[in-house]
Amino acid sequence: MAEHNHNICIEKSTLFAQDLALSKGKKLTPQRLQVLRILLSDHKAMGAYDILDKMRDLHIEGQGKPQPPTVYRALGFLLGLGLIHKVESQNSFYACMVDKDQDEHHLAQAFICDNCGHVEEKVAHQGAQNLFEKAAVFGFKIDKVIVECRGTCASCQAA
Amino acid sequence: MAEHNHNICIEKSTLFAQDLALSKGKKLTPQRLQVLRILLSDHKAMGAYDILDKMRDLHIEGQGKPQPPTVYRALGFLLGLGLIHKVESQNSFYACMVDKDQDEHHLAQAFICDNCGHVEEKVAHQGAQNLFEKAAVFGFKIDKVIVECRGTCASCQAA
DNA sequence: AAATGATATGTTATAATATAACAATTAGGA
DNA sequence: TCCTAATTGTTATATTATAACATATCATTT
Repeated sequence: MAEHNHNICIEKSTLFAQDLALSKGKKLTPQRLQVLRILLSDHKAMGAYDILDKMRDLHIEGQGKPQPPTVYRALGFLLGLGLIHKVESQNSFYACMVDKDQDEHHLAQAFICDNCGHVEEKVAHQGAQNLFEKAAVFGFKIDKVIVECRGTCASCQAA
Repeated sequence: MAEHNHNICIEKSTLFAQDLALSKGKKLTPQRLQVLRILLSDHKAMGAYDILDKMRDLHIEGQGKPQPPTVYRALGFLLGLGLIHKVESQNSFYACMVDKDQDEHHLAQAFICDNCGHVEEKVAHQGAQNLFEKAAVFGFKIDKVIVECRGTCASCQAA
């Protein structure tokens, strides 16, 4: 990820999220945006309660601290728009990082580093094709595909 | 699944499990076997607490009923031997159903019916190859791959 | 502006999934 | 037999997620 300007990445994703929400008649409210930006702040997968802790750190005095339903609602909203994904094998979440202008309904493949939590997201092309063909053989109708690779990223191997 | 004799399937899997455990110097104790057979009784994914309920139904009077660690220990043991797999996207477990004489360290692809819970397990061939090649491009070392297809099985579509 | 309805948020409680910690027991080898 | 390692029993608790209901916000119509 040498040529990755993360500030640009965050701003671009935020703008995209605003547009996408608007185009579906939904609102990217401050709380939802806050959760998105927490996830965007780093390309790492985070648990719901870690996100909740960050929201509590950032919260404004004089009002009650956010509770679990708050974060799960925001996560649900963002998942619904495809702005974030869940790592099913570790109950964590990360901001989607494929170029959504290109692949709106992509089949995500997540490569999760078990050492540092970094997630690299790629898009399935013929890998997905194989699965759909295989399913068709026994009449299975696929609604959703989950592909997760757990392992060690290049920089953690080097370290 | 027309030509599937399930009694033979269960006996064959049980014998295989005994041999596999022995060959690794482990013991397939009665409790572990019980959990395996509960999962083998049907090609469906079951939650840990559903399995626990079945163990409790079957338990012998005069001794305390099994507790969560009991079932999680047995599941851990069976997962370690590859005799069962976990459906990460729904926290459930199913008995491995590939021919293990052929593919001991297979990469499983699970097709889970969201209507009836039936799991069809297939083995990845070139699909997996693609993932490993893709990972190699950015220096990612894969330890474990999770592929889960959620959808509707043929018989639930017909019904 | 007031009334309405839909969406979003706050709050409390609890459900569902999983493991830590330690005690007791059992199974085999020295 | 004695010793050790593996297994099981038991209690408590951690972690992940949602139900249920009250309240608030916002846009639209009257």
